[in-house]
Amino acid sequence: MENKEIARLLWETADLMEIAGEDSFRIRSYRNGATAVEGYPERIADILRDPARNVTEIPGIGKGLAAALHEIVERSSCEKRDALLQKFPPTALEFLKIQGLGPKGIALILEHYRISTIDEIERLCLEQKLRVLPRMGAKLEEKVLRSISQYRQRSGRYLLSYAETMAAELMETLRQVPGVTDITPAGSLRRGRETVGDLDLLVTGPADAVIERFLAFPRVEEVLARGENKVSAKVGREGLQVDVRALPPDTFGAAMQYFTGSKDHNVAIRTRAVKMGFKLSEYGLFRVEDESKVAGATEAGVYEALGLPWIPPELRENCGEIEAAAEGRLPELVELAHIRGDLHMHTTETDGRATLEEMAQAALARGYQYIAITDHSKALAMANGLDEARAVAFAKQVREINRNGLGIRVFSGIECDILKDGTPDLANDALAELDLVIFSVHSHMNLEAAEMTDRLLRALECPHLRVLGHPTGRLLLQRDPFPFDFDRIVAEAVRRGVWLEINASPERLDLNGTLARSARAKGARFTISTDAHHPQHLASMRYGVLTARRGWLGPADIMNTLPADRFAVALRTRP
DNA sequence: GCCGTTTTCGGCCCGACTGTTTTCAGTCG
Repeated sequence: MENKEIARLLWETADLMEIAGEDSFRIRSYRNGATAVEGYPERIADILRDPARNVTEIPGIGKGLAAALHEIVERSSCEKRDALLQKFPPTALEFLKIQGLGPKGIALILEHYRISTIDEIERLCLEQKLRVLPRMGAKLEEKVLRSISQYRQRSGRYLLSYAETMAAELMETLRQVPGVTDITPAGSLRRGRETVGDLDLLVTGPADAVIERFLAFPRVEEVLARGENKVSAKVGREGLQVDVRALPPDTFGAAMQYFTGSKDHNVAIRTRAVKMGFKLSEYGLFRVEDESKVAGATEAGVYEALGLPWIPPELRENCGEIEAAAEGRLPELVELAHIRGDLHMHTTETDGRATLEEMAQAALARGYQYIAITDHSKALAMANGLDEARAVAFAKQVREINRNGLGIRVFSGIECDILKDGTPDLANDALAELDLVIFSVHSHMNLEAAEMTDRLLRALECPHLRVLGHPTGRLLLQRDPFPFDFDRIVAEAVRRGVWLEINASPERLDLNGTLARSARAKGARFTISTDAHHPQHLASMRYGVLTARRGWLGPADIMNTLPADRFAVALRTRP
């Protein structure tokens, strides 16, 4: 069992304990344990098996959790979790995802009504049966109804990072089948969309063996369809639908083109093919007059035969990419290799999991020339945010580190909260001491658009502000972006030389591609940063790069593609 | 349940908001 899965079971147990109203500190220990397990560099299962080792050597794991870990690895559950699942339906965990209902509310509802589905909670709201319970009223019923409808809208989609990890696992398995030569994900995953509905895997090789191997994959939960060349199944606990297609090599390119989409892009490409006297399908590009095959083995070949250069998948949304390709003005897109530094990360000084030195080492290992350490400010009390004195003292530590020559340049910074009225959480003289100041909204996200716009405009007035962090505040599949006048904020940011962040955290990807493209058209510049709270999170950079590519951004648009010395100059330069 | 110790108990993060109350519990971040 992998650490991630173990951590998930601990999280679940903690959630159930919360519904059961258990001691909050005990619950926190479970959560701390889960985080420790998730981020641990070795496999917990291996440590447990090794008589010379003891899992209590992991900070956050004591005797109690060590016993739970043994049970979890042996039988995928532990006593505590079993007991709680006797008390509550497993769907209770699902209820926690409805905003407005917390553990206490759920416990109360379960105490009074025998229900087990979200549909039933919806019915209780519609029948006005929540308001009879203590501390519940009409407003809450309304809120829960709204949350349920939002919840339904997003269910059935998965984070890009989740789908990508699953794809990697499956590809690894399928690659072992003798005779398999090519294998690639298609669909929205290949286009780098922020969320993915289902996963398409294309394989060249012996169909029977490929399908057999796929179905033998331990995480296949339910087979939906099985044909000669194609198989469809729900995979993993979350039920992600995976379609695996086995293809002959001479159609691989056409199939990649077809299954990568998007649908709109394909319709436009096919229309172009028809006008040129061709017919394009997943089997190849054919001349209409004699049905002879013109292309199909490679994707580039298909595009070329249509008079186009190969179009990067991230652009295939029929948003001008075909015209641009035809006119030879496809943009040069930013690549992961262009990124020279990461400008947003946290450390143990606030809510990060690793020290300044450890983050710097991890960044160095990724080949970066520089990073900025940007811990939270004091308004984020739950994260132990920095006040002015601590922020300045921490900046001093950063300067020390640079003197010691880690081999990577570390800029001192802050992720300073934008308060409700638009003033920064920290005073100007403290901000002036720091190399890089990010401003972010973390609270009061339900303001009206006009008020939010004023708030952001006010924040932009601060002369020390350099980067607007995760500008729309969205959390994918969880929270919509807060409303504001985007164009106005971009115009003001451009005027003041404030860069816009593309937050690469897979839960955020904020700005998204569409907004980034529109901001670029207005002259905006960007940073791509991971908002890492753990060294492993630095790897999320690729999701940020994908998002930037979907926004048609090139290396010149991204400030952290600059070499360290030029970046340092840019930091000090204002328009 | 973990941790650290002035070491076997006591502390562990907390402020703001909301809707429900009529003084505050629950939720969120």
